Amino acid sequence: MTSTTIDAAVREVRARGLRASAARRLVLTALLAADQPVSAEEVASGLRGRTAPSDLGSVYRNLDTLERAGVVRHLHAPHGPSLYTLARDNEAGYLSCVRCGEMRAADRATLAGVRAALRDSAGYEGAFLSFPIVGVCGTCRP
Amino acid sequence: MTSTTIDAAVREVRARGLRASAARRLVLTALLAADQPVSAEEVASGLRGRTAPSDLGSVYRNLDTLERAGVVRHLHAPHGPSLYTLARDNEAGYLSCVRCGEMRAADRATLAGVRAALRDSAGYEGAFLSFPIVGVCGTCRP
DNA sequence: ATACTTGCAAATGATTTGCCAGTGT
DNA sequence: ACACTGGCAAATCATTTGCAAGTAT
Repeated sequence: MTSTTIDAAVREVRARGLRASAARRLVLTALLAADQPVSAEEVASGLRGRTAPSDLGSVYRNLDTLERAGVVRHLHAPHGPSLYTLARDNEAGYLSCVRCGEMRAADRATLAGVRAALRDSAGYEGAFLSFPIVGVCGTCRP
Repeated sequence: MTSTTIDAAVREVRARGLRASAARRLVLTALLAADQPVSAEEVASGLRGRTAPSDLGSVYRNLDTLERAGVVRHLHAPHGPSLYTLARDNEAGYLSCVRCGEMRAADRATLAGVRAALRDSAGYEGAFLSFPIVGVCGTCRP
């Protein structure tokens, strides 16, 4: 995973038995260009001119296909549409602030304590890559 | 908060300057009858015959009004529609299992460790009453 | 050649909103 | 009385799906 160029991503995709169609490359290009998780709508719109626009329905279909292939991940934002990113293996989960709307990735070390406490107190294994921990971030909290 | 009879709930509502209309009582009755958080659709349908059915649009409006008044709370389920409950002060958050779909309330003691770890590791104050912690529960995890 | 994909449009599910008639206090 | 509400239908937002035409391998 964690391709950093379109060529690498295309190789990834083909290695998974999928075709590297124009529309598919477009989605990958947009996800590579984005520095944060983005919505299907944003991908289809072309990230405000930074990438080429394309059909929204196809974008949804490709995001889904790429996710099944393990190349893409999607996360449920507290408000608004789902957000998509390339699957990167140094991320373990996301944190989202209800106040400012920020969505940021957290690595394994940062989340370890939370995971442990959750397991100990409730027997749950957090699914933070798909469902961010929602709360109020340090800067929003006075 | 935490009314346990329609009469008490009606008093609550009036104390907040709202009218105790028939449709409003209906919503409260349904929430009192439900032993778990329920969707607006379920409330409008009458909890499969246990309460009287009513207009879905009005249910949404009333749930919203009652939430602003502090009588009701709604939480974002990982999949499907939002779920509503009466605001009870012994609850501190919810846990939801992605596998079996169970949504259960957790009290302050259960969540204390998670809250602390989250604050320490990321500076976040969890908003678990509105956004449940999502993961895989003990029974679903082999 | 042929199975995989696309683009477009219509369908779906959840929720909101406009509007005018009805009702609680 | 009069502002607050209700019911109903149409609108909106996010996402899915059907289908005929196009294309990667």
